[in-house]
Amino acid sequence: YEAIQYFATKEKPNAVLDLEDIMQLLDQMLLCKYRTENQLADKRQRILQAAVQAFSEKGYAKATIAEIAHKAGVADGTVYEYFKNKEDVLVSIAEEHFREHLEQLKQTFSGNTPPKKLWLFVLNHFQQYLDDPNFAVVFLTMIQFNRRFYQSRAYKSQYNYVTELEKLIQEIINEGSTPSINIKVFRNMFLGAFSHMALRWFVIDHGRNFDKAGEIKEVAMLLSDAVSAGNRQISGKLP
Amino acid sequence: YEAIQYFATKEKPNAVLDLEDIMQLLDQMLLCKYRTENQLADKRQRILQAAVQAFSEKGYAKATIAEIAHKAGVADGTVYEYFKNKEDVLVSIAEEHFREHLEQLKQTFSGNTPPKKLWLFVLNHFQQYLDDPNFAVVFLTMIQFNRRFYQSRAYKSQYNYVTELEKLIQEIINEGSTPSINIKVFRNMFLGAFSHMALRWFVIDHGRNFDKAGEIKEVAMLLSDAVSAGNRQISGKLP
Amino acid sequence: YEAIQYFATKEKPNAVLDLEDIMQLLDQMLLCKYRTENQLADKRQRILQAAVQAFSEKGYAKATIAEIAHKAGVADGTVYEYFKNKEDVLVSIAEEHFREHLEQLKQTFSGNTPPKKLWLFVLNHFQQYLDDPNFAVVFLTMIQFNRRFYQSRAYKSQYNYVTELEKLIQEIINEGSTPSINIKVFRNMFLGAFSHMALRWFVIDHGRNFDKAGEIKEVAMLLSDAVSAGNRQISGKLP
Amino acid sequence: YEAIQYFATKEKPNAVLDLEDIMQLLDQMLLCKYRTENQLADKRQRILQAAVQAFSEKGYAKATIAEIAHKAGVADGTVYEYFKNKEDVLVSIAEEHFREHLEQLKQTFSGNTPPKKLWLFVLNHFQQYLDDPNFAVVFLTMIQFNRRFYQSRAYKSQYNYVTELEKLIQEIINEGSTPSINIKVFRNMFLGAFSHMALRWFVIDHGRNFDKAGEIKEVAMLLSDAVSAGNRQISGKLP
DNA sequence: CATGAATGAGTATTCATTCAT
DNA sequence: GATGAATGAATACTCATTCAT
Repeated sequence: YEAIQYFATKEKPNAVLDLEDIMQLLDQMLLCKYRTENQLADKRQRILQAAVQAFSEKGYAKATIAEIAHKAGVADGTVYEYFKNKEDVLVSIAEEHFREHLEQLKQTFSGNTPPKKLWLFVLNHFQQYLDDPNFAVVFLTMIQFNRRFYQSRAYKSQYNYVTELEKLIQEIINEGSTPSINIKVFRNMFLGAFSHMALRWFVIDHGRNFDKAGEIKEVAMLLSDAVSAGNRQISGKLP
Repeated sequence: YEAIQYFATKEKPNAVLDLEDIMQLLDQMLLCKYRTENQLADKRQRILQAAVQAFSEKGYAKATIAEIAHKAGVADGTVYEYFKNKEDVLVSIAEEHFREHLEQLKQTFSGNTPPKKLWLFVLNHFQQYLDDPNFAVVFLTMIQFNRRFYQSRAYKSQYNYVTELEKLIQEIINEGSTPSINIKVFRNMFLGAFSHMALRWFVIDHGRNFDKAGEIKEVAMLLSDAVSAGNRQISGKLP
Repeated sequence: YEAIQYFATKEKPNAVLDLEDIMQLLDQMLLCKYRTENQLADKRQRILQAAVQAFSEKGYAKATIAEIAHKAGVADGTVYEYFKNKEDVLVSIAEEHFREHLEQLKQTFSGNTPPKKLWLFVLNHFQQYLDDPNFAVVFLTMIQFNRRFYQSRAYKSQYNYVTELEKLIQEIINEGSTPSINIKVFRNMFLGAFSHMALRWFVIDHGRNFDKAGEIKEVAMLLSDAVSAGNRQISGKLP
Repeated sequence: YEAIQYFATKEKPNAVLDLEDIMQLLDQMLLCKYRTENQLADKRQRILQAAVQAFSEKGYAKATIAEIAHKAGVADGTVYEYFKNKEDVLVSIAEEHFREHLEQLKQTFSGNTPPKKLWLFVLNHFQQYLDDPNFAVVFLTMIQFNRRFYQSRAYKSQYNYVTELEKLIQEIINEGSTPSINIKVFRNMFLGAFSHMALRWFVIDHGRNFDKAGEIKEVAMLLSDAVSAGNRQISGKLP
């Protein structure tokens, strides 16, 4: 499992959280990882899964409803029983994903300190894309730049997710000594940097083998350094 | 001019390049800024300009060749005299843009030290999007995520552009004391962070007024801190 | 009540039937007017009523079975328990209507002379459309021009209705002195004229207020004049 | 030619216009009758002709654009070069028809007295439907009851046509002694009666052979009697 | 080079109808 | 009888692309 390889190479970051901590976080993650794998779930789920695959393979415009329906094992018309139209299928992919993802995330949060929670967030963020590269491609290339996504109800679930990140940073700032860091700028850097990495992994150089774990580590370090640099120590922690 | 406002508020970054330096760089930039403004240039140019506008307004799929041709003041068929097909129009936008942009950039480079050149690069990078938000939208949302772009000859010109950035960082590393920084990771952070900011400016919250200059400054600082943190000074400079 | 207004302004036609006669006829009509108002009759009735409304509002093609079923408070599938298909619903509207209408008509006929019966027929003919403009629209624009209507069993009930009119005219001719009038031509003029008036009332200038009673009177006069002109007196009466 | 048969059986109506007059009118009509029969006229014409046929055969809903295009010998897309959409094709049929028809009518009017002009109008009115039963069916069953027709620009040309009839009646009234006749009521009777006759000819009993000429004569007589009855002589003429 | 009329392949969407419950 | 989820056939319309002029 790719994620395993990643965590295996993960060193103690900044000497703040020691290895046991990390392993413990890791355990928490893995516990929740095996989602409702009952593939033959309800038709709605099957359609969404089929759509992720189809969109990822051919792009939004070239993937057809007929193809999605076929992959999902339903009739064309059935797609319209569950979704208003093709675009609704697209944005619903994100809605479902982030709702589910945030739910799981919050379970792993219980009983952890803010810095640990931030680490969990970061790890999970990478994880979600590594787990499902098709979703990564669909979200990064078709959904996040689609203006209608931001007008749809689906946006709410992604908004909640991002807000959770901001809340974490705020918590850390409050209890620490990093008054000057701009939360939104940091958030943009974090999300933007990762998007760009994933862009290369899954789109540009798709197929080539990257040391994804290594890159993730580097970025994490860089970000960590950024927030803690110039005597602006986030209570000695990261990222 | 937005850019002016930005530079006006720009402080001396990291006390390495003093204000005079910056102003001088600025002058260089502005000198080359007025591109071939002979609007009614050749038909090819007019088509590309029309396409940028049309794609930005309606998206790639919904913008039609007929509309682009009309905006450009040519007949539908004429578009096919200059471009192979619609997708070729799209990627040619990037080709033309980065070729031109890099050309100008190199002119401003002459006689400057690597750190200054890096600064010029960064400033120009922001500048190119602020100058032409339509291009920003088209490149960031339609071109960079289009797999065919990376197979087209158009990719070469963007590749050259990005390579220039990497070369600069390398030069600085060579003459400095930052042996450990991963160039590609830094590059991804820089490009990714900016993409994400631009995404919010031009797509998600399009229309709202942002303190773009302020955000740029913050990001530059954060990146600068990142590379110079932990005693890893990039020759003590930026970004 | 529109009909009241109409009859109130109705003068003695051709000085043949005096006012008392008319009022008496009117009374007879009103007696039978309140049809089976047990609105929540059987499902079949509810479906037909819903269909009349839906067809009238949106036209046959755009009205959907789902909508009709919803209006009728039944499930989609239930419609098919009572009707073979959508077209069957349409023509059944006419079947039901004319069967019921003729039934009532015959009740009012009992004990009246042919000329009085003809008057009753004419009055009732107008009345049925004024009472239910939705039916008027559906029959005049969707059913009467539908070739399949004339192949369906539903046609029989309308045929019976029209035949009744022809029988009346024949009776009058037989007992009178109008040997030359062509029954079918007269019938066509009568039905056609009224259809055209109703077309304007309910379709073309729908919503505008017409002096419907006045127009009816004029047409009745014109027709009456027509048949009695040139010394061809239909026993001196109408219409 | 059906029309010939009709005129052959036509007697002197009401002894007002003598046979010579009628024959003369007839000659005028026939002169203009052979319309632009250059079948391969422009594509627009071909499409309209194909549409009339297709709509008449299968009805508006069941006739497909593909079928119309095929009949017209053009590609599907070409239909949309000339018409906005399917409904536009439908209403354009009426627009074109009445524009052309009125044009021809006016040519035959020159130098005739109002009563003669009214006769010409009536004859031509019947003629246009007898000449092109497909148009008759399409107009009577699909266009005249389509609310959108009355909102389309196509309505204007039919409006002009009907207005011409009203103007004629008014002229006759003005110079005659028929102050009490209601023009619009008469118009409705005339148009309605004919529509109903045509309904039977072309829709209900389609295929059966009618004595159309005889029916037309009867109707004309009846209408003529109607307006001239009760001492209300339209200067002794008709109808 | 330029044109723009003509093309026709390609697809999202609708909705009458069915049938397992 | 009653349901309503599932079906899938059917089609108007778009628009990138071509080519005769």
